[in-house]
Amino acid sequence: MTVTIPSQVKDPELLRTRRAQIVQAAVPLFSEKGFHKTTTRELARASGMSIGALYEYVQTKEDVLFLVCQHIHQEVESQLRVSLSEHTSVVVRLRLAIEAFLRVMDRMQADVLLIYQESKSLPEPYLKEVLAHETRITQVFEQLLREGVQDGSFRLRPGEEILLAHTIVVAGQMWAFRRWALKAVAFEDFAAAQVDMLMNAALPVAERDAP
Amino acid sequence: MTVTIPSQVKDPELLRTRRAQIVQAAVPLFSEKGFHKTTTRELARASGMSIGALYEYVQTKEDVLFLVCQHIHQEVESQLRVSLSEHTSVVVRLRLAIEAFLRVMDRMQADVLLIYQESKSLPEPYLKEVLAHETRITQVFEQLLREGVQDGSFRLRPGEEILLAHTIVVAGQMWAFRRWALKAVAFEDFAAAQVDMLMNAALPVAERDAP
Amino acid sequence: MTVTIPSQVKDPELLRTRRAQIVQAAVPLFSEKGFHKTTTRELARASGMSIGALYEYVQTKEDVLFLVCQHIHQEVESQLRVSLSEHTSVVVRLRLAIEAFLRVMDRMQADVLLIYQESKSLPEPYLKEVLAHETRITQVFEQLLREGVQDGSFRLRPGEEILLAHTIVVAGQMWAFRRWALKAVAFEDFAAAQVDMLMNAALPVAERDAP
Amino acid sequence: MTVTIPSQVKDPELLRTRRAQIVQAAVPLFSEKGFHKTTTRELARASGMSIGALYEYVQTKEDVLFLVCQHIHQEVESQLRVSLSEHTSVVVRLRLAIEAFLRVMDRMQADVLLIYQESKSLPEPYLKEVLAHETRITQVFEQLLREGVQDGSFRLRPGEEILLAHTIVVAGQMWAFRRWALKAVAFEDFAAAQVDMLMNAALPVAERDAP
DNA sequence: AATGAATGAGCATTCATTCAT
DNA sequence: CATGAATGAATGCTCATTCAT
Repeated sequence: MTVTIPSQVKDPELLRTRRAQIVQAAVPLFSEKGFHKTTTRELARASGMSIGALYEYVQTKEDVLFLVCQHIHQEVESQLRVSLSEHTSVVVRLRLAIEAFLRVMDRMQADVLLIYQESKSLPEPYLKEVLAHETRITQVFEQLLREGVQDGSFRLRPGEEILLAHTIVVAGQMWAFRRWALKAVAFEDFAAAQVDMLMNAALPVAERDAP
Repeated sequence: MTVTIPSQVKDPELLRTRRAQIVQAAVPLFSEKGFHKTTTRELARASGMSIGALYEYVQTKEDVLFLVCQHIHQEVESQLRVSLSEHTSVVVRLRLAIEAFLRVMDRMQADVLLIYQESKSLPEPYLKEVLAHETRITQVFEQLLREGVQDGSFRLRPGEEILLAHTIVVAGQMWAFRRWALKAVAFEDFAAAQVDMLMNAALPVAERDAP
Repeated sequence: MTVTIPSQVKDPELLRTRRAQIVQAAVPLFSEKGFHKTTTRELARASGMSIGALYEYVQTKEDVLFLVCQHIHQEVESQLRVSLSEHTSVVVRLRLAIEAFLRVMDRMQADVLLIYQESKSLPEPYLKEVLAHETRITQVFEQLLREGVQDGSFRLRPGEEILLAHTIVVAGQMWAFRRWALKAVAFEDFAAAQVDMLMNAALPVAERDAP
Repeated sequence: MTVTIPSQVKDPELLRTRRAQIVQAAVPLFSEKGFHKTTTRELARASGMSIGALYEYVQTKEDVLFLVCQHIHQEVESQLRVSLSEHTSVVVRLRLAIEAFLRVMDRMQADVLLIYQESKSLPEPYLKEVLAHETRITQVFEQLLREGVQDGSFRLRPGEEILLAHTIVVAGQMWAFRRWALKAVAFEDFAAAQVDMLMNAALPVAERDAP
């Protein structure tokens, strides 16, 4: 929100496209080799520019990591928001949101993993911003839960909306960072089980579904 | 299966104590600065030995990381196993196991986080071993679920035991890696909510509890 | 003898004013940060032109340093020459010249220091020219001494005119490069002492003044 | 006095000899190419060690410059002090001190020049220390002047001791940094002229000597 | 076994200069 | 003439690992 990476380059259009190039090139590199083992030279080469050019659009290697995290979060958030339905029932809306989120996690496995494993290399202000974005995504669910509690659709202990919202997000991300253990599980089965569990955690006993 | 780190040193007792020293010193360093930003010199100094000595007990810096992960996992596993009850009801035994595991996660927050953030720096064979250990821990829950399904205490879709076991573990670890977001939540509230949600995911409808 | 810096630009008037801009901007930068730590980008920005434009009026960064040295020397020389009196007595004329020179040194402290500290970064031909200019300034005093020796006003060992002329110049410059040590000394006291010492070095014993 | 450069190396004897090696190698390099144009790799090679080794004895390139300046000043100071006579007359002692100092300046021309041209590249605390050392050298003359004033051998305006001491030092250093202009002058002539001028600046009229 | 000095490949970053527009 | 994006060689410095003692 507040953090902006300075650049020598004046043309904002060019700045946007070049940084997009850099992010495009950096994601697979960071994903495969990790942030520390990726060199700026590799970054430059993969971005199709010279090191000098790279450093016109970015001030440090950490800036690239930040751009990458920001980009991934924006993608996740926008894909999640686009799928938010207009259905009148919060219950339905939450279920659809969770399902949509799980599908986003499925599609963006590698990227989610990247954020989990590399964000600790971010300088403080960047990290703060990245966590703020993560919070923003969580708040989508928190908001739905809060609505449902207010109209009586959901029954939660006071203040539990935040905790459950985070549980939802983590339950989705788990598909990415437990990939090695869940290779035998079909996404549809994973999704069905998580949706059930999470919805039941919000619904009053009477409304719960069983498999 | 079990990877063993070679050493120049013959005396196995000495080997054990010195490596314990190294692990002891490495955990806080890796936790605070991360694996890559910790130097071998810092490692040696914090271990109370010279670099030369350090390299008598270890062959690479990655070895230290592996020792650390191994140590943490052993600690988690032993603490978890020690708390497994002899109660006749699987339902009770699972609930107690989950509660015990959550408490371990609470106690070992920093260490859990360390494994999450640094294990990708492990060389392939080490990583495999670490994941195997993680699996072993998960299997504690998988086993309980399987028992419960067999005696009719739990009702799960076929093959869902693995998935739910991982969900339990992740739900616990989340207390460590979502610390930044859950600072306002009391551990007891967190534990109560997770236990309810996870038990309800295993129990047949009739047996479920509501808050 | 006179080194000329080539330029792409045809209009000599424009060339002059733009180079003046550059010198104007460069003096404080070189003074504060030194030649090596001043970047061409800073030079361009401070000159109010683009790097591209800068390089139309100059061929290398060293060119700028040369222009700066040249400008400072011209300033020193012209201020010195302007103050040369028409008095009939060489003794009076030398004393006035020394006093004038010391005042110039006082006014141009920072610039004198700049030449002392940075001129060794000049490429050979430029350095030669700068030293030639320094010589030209020294010759003002050498000439006066020679006149005085010829008409018997001064008494010097054969060939000592050059040495004493340099001593005069250095005694003045010292006000600039010993600034850090002479902060407590008032300029008037400094000037009085130096003039006395230097004049007495030229005058025959009988004519000497004591404080 | 206060500034000490840290080192990884523990053996103080080794530290001393290796740093001496570095200084030995650095002086001609800095003298010829200047501080900025000398690379750490050149420094290492000329010192007969690897870059890694160099950086065990020094923390930055600036440290080397500081060591060099320190070494030169120590040399100047010790050579000056060693030549201070025990003669009963301050007048004689000052004259001998000036002569000795001029001879030191003659022997150490290149080194004196080095300090003049490169010390501005020193980080603040180092620069301060170097100037303090320069002051210490100046105080040798200041002290003699003060003694002479007290016993009536010298006659100076109040407070002029400091100024004249600096003038003496600069008059000597000038032999180094005006080398290019004084090539035709014999050292003995230079020395004779400066000693006369400087002594006469301190002596009361009656005692003055004429060439 | 222990020490710690030595090695040097490797890295992030800078900056004078060029050149297409 | 002016602009400013692009280039890439060069630089200071780090750090895992080795090895003579």
